Amino acid sequence: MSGKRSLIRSGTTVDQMVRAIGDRIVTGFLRPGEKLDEASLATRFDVSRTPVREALGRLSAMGLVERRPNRGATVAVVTQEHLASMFESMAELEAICARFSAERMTAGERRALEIEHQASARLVQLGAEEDYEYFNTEFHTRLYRGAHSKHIYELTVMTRSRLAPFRRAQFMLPGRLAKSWQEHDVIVTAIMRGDGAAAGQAAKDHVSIVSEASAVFAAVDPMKPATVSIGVSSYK
Amino acid sequence: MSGKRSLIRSGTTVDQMVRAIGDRIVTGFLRPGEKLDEASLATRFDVSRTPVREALGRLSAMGLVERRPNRGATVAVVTQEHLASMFESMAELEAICARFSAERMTAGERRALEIEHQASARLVQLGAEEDYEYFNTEFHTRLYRGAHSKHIYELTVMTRSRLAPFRRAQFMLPGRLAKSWQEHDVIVTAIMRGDGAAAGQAAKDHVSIVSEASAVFAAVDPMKPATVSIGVSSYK
DNA sequence: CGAAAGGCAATTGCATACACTTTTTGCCTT
DNA sequence: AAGGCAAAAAGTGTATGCAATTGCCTTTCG
Repeated sequence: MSGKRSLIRSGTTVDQMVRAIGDRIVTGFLRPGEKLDEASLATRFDVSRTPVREALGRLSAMGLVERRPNRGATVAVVTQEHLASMFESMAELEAICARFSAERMTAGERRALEIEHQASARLVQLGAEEDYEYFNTEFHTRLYRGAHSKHIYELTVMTRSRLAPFRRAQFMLPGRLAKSWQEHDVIVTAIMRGDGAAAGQAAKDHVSIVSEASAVFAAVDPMKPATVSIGVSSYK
Repeated sequence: MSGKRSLIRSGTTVDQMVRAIGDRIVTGFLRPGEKLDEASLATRFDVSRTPVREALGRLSAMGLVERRPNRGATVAVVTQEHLASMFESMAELEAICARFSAERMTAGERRALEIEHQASARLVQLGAEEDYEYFNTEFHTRLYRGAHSKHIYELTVMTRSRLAPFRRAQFMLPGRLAKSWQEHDVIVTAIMRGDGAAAGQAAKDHVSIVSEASAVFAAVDPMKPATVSIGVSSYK
């Protein structure tokens, strides 16, 4: 089995597998609770079982798959409680990042944040959800970086990636785009005037609002994936 | 190579390797920056390279080792900045846990916390540092659990484990034991009266104090491990 | 007819073999 | 003598084969 490696991007084989499998989980192509057979994945992607195993290990560390000794791997099933816990953590982490950003961002970082934020206003008017999504991610990443704390950055990004599978349902509530921008605006304003407490509170509220909104779409029994997966909008 | 597996505890082989290598890193037997040769480790522990590789992967995910593609693994080198960042994160996380504990702990949890805390007072009088260390860990773990948020618990425990290698230097400052107990007392008191803000602030201060004290023992060039490893006292 | 025990198929875990990348070393050229 | 290039050695990445554990199915006994 030494044929061409299909369709995937560069990097070591394991990296490709992590991306490939991870994408399929994040995009819901692989459903929570679904069994991940090593041999099947190996033939599916035209590699041997070894990189598949290593990829599953990494995905397990990321929290995307669950692994039990001698019992194989399954797509991680997230209970409603755990999901709420992750959103809650996300809110706290974002609050910390925003607070630190307000206190520590350099002049350049503040300027860049403001410029990007203002630029995204146009996208709201246009209703360009796709593009706004990109700016939204950028915006939050700027907050994480602005905290100037590598470890908090790692924790935050990790938590965000764990929440990624539940950000699929992009059928956003009407008017959410504009509301999101306004919430961002509160955060930016607080950061610009160096008000850490206000920035933190605003960021926490920003995430919490989405979290609550998402709670409406309740958890579905993940062992019956035929019906529908958990629907949670991203925190825009 | 099918001889007996030496000295290590139960669990799958990879688990044993993770513990074995991880312990050697945490205890300083393997120094930061030291190269971890797969073949050497394999023969050293009388297993094949496969479980060694998987163990290194897990340790990498834990942040204990660093891995670069095609260039092997080394014991993670933690810069002074990153160390400070981790302590800072730890303070924030502990603050969150304490705040949530104050708001969410059940009556039973509060009682258990108080009882344990009062019991440890005796250890302070005796100057039993070893035993106090154990209670100290227990105490903090209670706070993490009391937050009733699985994800925050995970983040906190993870961060604590990452800081573990730097908690070795147990030459605690004189009087630190009593001071630590008093700081714990402030936290407990706040929690008992359900004052989340006060509990969070007290917990943050508690960690910060140790963090600042530890900053005195500055980082030593980790590439010259002959001298001395980074000395940081644990947050008692 | 139901339940428990034993065997069989399937799948994971570990070992070994092979391929490719990186690094070192030694020779040749300048 | 110094620098660079090339070849070999060392080490990581991947593939494959074998052993062991698990879960299911069958069979047998109560």
